Amino acid sequence: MTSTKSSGKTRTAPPEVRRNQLINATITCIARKGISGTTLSAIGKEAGLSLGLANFHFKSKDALLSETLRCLAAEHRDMWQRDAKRDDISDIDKLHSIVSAQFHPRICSRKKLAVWFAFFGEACHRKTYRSISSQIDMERQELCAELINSIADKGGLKEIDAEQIALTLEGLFDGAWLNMLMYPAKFTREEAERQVLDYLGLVLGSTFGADFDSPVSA
Amino acid sequence: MTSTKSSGKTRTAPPEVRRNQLINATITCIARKGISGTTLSAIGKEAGLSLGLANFHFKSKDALLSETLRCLAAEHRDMWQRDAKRDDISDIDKLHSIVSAQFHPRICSRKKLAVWFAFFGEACHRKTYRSISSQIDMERQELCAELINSIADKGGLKEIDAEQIALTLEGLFDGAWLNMLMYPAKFTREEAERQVLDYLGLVLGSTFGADFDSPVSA
DNA sequence: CCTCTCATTGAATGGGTATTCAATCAATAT
DNA sequence: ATATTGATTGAATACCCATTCAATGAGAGG
Repeated sequence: MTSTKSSGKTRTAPPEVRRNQLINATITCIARKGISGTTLSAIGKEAGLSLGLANFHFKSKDALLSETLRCLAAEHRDMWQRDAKRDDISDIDKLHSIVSAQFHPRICSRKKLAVWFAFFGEACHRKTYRSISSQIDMERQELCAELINSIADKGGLKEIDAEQIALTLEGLFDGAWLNMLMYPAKFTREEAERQVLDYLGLVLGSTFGADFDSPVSA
Repeated sequence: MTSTKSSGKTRTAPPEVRRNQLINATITCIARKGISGTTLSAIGKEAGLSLGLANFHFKSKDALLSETLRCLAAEHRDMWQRDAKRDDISDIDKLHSIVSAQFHPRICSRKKLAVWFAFFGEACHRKTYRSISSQIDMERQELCAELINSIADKGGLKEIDAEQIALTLEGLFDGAWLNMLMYPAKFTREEAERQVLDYLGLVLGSTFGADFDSPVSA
């Protein structure tokens, strides 16, 4: 997962291994050179494999790119889905889980952020990319709305539009990501996470308190 | 400015006219096909000019792209700068002006959003793009912080970290943009603007009230 | 061992595009 | 009119890259 070069012993390996190698190499290349600057031979070199393998294991460069995005999306989704499905933790904790997944080091490393935005940049004229990312976005947004609704109910808050808050949350997530990518010195993961938690504390009131260390605009 | 084709009478035109034509055509092409899919010959055709002109008026394709981004940035910046410099309007109105510039139809049409994010996608490995967009981002963010500070002061709010709020605001801006681009059905300009104003109303309290029609999470 | 299957390689192919530039054209100055 | 200057054109050039594929290699099953 971490290393992308095969220091392996065997010359041949099961397709799944090669596919992962190639996808990881693709992530590295896109982060380094952008999508337009990512060539199959660069991917091959990065993966320590030959030029033609990408077209063998994937049908085309396009398919490899889509698969790469799908992988990133799945990795992210899995992270909050695990908690969302449990019934032994509170809704507040589930919401916390979504937020912290968004800013988990594995998810929003500089490298992966670069790749996400490379895809976003192409998403508007590529239905495939758009549908991959919209799938997990919608899912998360709906879950957030439900959680917020239920948290507000328990807290006795009536005047709340959970849907609207969930939409704002989506905006905060993406905006924080972009800022972290563009201005890493000004925007760190920790600050971004606290920013979002502060916002939730603000709209959900004391119900959604400063559980850990999120001083409201200190 | 609107039309990109020259239905003009003269065959030759002053460089500035041609440069604008080419830049507009570039915006159209990028919005349609992304940066990687934008070729000089497509730009020429869109502008109604010949293939070689782009390289004559700009030094290279790269320079044309940078100039295009610079234009977009300047157009956006001018919109709030005008109000920011006046001393006959309140700080609250200046903040309003920044927000409404962000969501002005001329600034965040689908077409231009597509172009912005095309550039963001490349920004991480292109110092030129990054520095163009960071320049106006920083400027706006600092102005916002000042305004928020001063608004809070006048409103007697002490517990406020204007810097932090300005950063969150940046996040909301960018996040709203991305969502408007990706999910235009779910995120409209008006809703995004209200979202941001609601947030400001929330952190700045009644000081920054529902001036127009921004019901706090109705 | 011997096949047979499948993974792997990288040279060759074909299509595409930024860039160059010599030729052409229009306006302005002389 | 003519010359001069600068804009405009598009064919030619040179490069880059996705994709193909014939040849090769390694392992599995007999």
